[in-house]
Amino acid sequence: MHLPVRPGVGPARQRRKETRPQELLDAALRLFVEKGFAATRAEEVARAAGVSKGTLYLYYPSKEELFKAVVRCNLTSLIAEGLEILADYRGSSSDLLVTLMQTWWDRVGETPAAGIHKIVLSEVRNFPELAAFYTAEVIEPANRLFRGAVERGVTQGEFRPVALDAVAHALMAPMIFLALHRHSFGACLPACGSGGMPSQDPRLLISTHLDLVLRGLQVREPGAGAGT
Amino acid sequence: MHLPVRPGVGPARQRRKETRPQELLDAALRLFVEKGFAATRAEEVARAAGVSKGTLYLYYPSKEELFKAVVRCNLTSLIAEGLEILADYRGSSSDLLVTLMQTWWDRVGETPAAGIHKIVLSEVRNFPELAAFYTAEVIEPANRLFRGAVERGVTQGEFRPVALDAVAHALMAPMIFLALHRHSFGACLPACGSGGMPSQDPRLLISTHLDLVLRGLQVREPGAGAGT
Amino acid sequence: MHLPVRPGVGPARQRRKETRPQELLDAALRLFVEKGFAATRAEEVARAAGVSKGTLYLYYPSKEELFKAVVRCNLTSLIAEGLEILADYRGSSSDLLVTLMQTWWDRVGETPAAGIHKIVLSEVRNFPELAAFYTAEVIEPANRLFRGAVERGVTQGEFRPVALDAVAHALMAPMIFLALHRHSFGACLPACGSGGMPSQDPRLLISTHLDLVLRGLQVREPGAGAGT
Amino acid sequence: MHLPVRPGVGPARQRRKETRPQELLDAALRLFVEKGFAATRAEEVARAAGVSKGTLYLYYPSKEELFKAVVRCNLTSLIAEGLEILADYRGSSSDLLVTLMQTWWDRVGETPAAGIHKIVLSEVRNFPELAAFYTAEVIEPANRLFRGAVERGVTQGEFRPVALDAVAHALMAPMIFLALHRHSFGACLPACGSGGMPSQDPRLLISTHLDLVLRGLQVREPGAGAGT
DNA sequence: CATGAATGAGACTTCATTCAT
DNA sequence: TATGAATGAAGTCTCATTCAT
Repeated sequence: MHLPVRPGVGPARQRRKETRPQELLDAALRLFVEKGFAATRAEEVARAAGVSKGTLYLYYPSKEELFKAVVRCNLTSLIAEGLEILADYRGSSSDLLVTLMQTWWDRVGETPAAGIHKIVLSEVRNFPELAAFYTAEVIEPANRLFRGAVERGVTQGEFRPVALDAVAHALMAPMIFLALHRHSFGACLPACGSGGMPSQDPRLLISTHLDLVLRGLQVREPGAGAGT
Repeated sequence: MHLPVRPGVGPARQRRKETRPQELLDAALRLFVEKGFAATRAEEVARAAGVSKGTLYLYYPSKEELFKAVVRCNLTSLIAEGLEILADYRGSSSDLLVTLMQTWWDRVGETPAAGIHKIVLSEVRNFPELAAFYTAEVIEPANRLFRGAVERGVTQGEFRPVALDAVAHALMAPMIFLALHRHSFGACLPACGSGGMPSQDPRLLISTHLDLVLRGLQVREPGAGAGT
Repeated sequence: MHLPVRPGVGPARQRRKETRPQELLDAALRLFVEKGFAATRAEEVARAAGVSKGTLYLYYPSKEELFKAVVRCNLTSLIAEGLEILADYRGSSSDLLVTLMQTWWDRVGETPAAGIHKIVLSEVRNFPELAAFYTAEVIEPANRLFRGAVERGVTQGEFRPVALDAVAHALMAPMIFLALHRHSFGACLPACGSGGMPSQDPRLLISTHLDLVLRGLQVREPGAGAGT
Repeated sequence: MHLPVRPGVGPARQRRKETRPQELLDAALRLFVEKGFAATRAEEVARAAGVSKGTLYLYYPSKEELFKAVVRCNLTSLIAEGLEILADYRGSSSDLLVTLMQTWWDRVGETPAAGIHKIVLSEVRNFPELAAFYTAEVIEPANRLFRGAVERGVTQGEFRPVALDAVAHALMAPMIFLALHRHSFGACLPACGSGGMPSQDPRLLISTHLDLVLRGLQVREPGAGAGT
């Protein structure tokens, strides 16, 4: 629908069909986390990946598809990994939970991928199809994973019987919440690493959280109760 | 943000004039929470408040300023909630925490106020001046509140000695996280009220979470140990 | 989806909500005929009507809708007029055909509206819904009109019995064809007014055409035949 | 446009090289007729001809040049048609006209060649250099041909004295118009083969048209008059 | 004060054209 | 020669903001 007059010539032109998609995805993740989906311009992503606007559209047909690709690429593999850990684990369920949490933090919490949850949280209402996709691909599997680990502990008599979903939520929430804040407030007030608490060490936060919850899950000796 | 009501000025239309700013802020809050800052059009806000586009700009010089006013305005009520909750409590510290959590959920989590946390989280990086502001006025006080309650329990010998900040974080995170999700996924997938876990009751989630954490905080009888 | 930095101020701003649509339609008709639908930029139309790009979209939601409005505005009224002439006519059917043809030429052929057929002819295949729309709104009614006039002559014994559709086509085609060429070749080679024939008078063309066809339609006296 | 076939050069792939230009032109003609010049993408043409985008530009330096080559190339065949038809005819002038019309319809109207008339009509104003060219090479010769046939009839006393140009126009217009419509509406509304009139047989249209015009051209016996 | 027509910067997306391989 | 990845000018459309009424 347009009749260009004289297209540009352009300087260095490299061909890297193999690596381009990942480079674009990395740039997109970083910018989407930093500025949000809507406030990130397609051209910014392209420039950040070292290509021109047109090249971006060569690989992803729209900004929205690019976003979905970012989600898919960064989170799908992690789910499988976690489920493998769960299936193969031989130690105590307490140790399993520690391992799972630690792994999540190392592989997601400390990487830009942790910012994805912030973007999704911010944008789902404008992309209803994304809600179903992300729930099915990320939230539900993650939930199954943690629920499964807690259930294992209950079955083996290591943990009290508890509401599995609620415990899984209580386990994951502080960690995801921490990641959320590191990518919002944390990025503005450098001295403030956690959810508003200045200069906190995420490791301390996580280990304290785990210590707390694992104690709360322990089976008590008969006669030693602590009511709410 | 406070416009004293001059009594006896005129009829309905006149009275409207004095409530305009608040009506605009209410409409803006609702829409910003629902669609995000960028996806909300200035005209939509005006229409939702029952005025024309031009009128909006009579009260707020730009969409950005409107956004900041929304945050600032709802911030004061958020702070007020905190101060009210911080009543002089006399019971056990466990009961204090239960009360604080329950009150926060009823007064903030269930109300549109929780929505402003979502927008701030989504947009701070685009409005850095809000970060310090919001951290100092909302996040820190809330944190102090919960930290104080935990500290009270520790001091009185009711709780184990723990890392106060970390425990405060672990206490609040699942609840705020739940509130956050009710404004994102919760609005897309009706059957899914909690953080991705289908059909969960927030009350069950909160009580389970509290039960877990309070057990974890209890001082153990000698001889009953469960190491991490 | 965009965050403008500093919108322009703009010079003279006139408000003419009443006359704008027609001004835009006139400009659009002229440019579409001149350059074709695809090659005409929305902004060109706006500028030609003396308004900015945005104003065009205030009145017509898309370039395609603008085009359809052009068709509707310029041709719908003409159909009704023709049918009125047909219904009220009291003279001979030969005279009726002369009147209809003359009227069409004066009201369409000599005006920019004659160019519409050229645009539609060029663009229908890219706008399938336009085909149905234009056929139903313009082609079919026009056909009914001429077919009706011929049928009248046959019924009244003035014309021979003939294939009505085919005769209607033979009647209209040379005139529309002439209009087509005046807006294509005719606009490039000024000395060439008709379908490639230099310096022809459209009136002569039309009167010759009519003379020819009307003679061909006459009932012959018995015994005076002219075989093909 | 003529690439002599060097015999014994090589196998299939080699032979292809020599037919490339024609294959590209054929693909371009089809697509330009179908979608118009602007709406046809260079890559589409290349793919339709079985080559890559880059190869197209090896043969034609721009889309505009490709377009002009399409017109020029198909023009020569169009001219050839005319010359062939202009055979030395010996029968009556009525029969000559019937033969000319029938032949044109079979050799041009029914073939893709008619499509180039549609594109030229649609695009001349954007490519003015084609106007003189096409008029001189196609329109004028065709006009001369028909004018000559009519003149022959008049000279031989078979036809009334008439305005030759106008009659030639009236003769050709309905047929070309019909061909034009088959490439626009005809391709959208399958049931509608003619100029908007549903389900018409082109042969009936043409024979009715000829019958009408030939009767109109006949010399009348004295005493049998029918004024306009 | 209020309105809403008007503006134009700028967002997303397309595609003619180039050129390293 | 042939390819197709890469480019960037330009097109359509949106919407924050202005200002005459």
